[in-house]
Amino acid sequence: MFDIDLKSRTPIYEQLYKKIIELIINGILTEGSQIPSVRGLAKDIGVNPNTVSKAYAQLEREGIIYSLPGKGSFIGSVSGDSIRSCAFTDFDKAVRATLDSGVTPAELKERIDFVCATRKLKEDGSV
Amino acid sequence: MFDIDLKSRTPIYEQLYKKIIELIINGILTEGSQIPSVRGLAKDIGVNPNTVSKAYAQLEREGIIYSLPGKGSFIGSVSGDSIRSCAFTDFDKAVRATLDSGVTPAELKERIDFVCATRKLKEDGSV
DNA sequence: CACCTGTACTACGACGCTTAGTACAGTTAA
DNA sequence: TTAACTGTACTAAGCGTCGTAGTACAGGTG
Repeated sequence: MFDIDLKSRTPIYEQLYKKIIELIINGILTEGSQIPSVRGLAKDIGVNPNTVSKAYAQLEREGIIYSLPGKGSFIGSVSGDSIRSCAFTDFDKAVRATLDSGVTPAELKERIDFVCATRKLKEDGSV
Repeated sequence: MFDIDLKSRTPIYEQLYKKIIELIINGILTEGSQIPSVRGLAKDIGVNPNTVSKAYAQLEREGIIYSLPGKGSFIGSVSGDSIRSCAFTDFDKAVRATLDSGVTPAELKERIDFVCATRKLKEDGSV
């Protein structure tokens, strides 16, 4: 469920942060769902509890989860644009940067289809 | 011409790398154009020559520029998809990541319009 | 010859990510 | 109550990347 790439250049805590959001968007984690404990998840994926804690802290700061000392961490409000805007954060940045490079919005949309077409070749149907 | 943010979290050499590509796409730098010297540009933007050299080295590795020791560095072949694919590198990554989060391609295209609309409010008409 | 060009290399400091270890406070169930 | 869980906070250390500083070498130019 939490497939993290320990050797990636993107920080582990950031991967965890995005993974939780992904699981929420896909409806796997719903409002009120309890997520793994800091220590449990850390042991699971083989990282330090501090790293998991850092991801949870960021998620809580943005209202995506809430943590109760002694009880655990849970999914907060799923409605609204908070989740959505978090999912789009990196996308928005990339769009702005590419527009700065002189690429037109129409080209970006074409490119999305191109990326989709490229992806489908690699997928088996899982997820 | 080379407005670099020295305090950004994105490495300076990476900003320079993207800036050169941007200037090529916008037609400001054309095939055969000589670009600033390593030492000259470094002094210009107030960074170490090594940092500029690192950007140039990466650009040369990808065939975007060619460097002649003793003469200078020049824009290489502008045709083909090499420049284009470099400009789309980050965009493609972001698209894939966002698709992984469960967002649909249609939503991404909508989002592009949204980002464009948001940007226009901040622009004066230059570029 | 002097001065420019790119390239290569070492050494150092700054910063961020991660780990390790410890500690404290609240909850839960035996 | 006790034991085991929960989240949180803190310090210290290792490590890699980025950037700087300095030096050196080789080629081109006037």
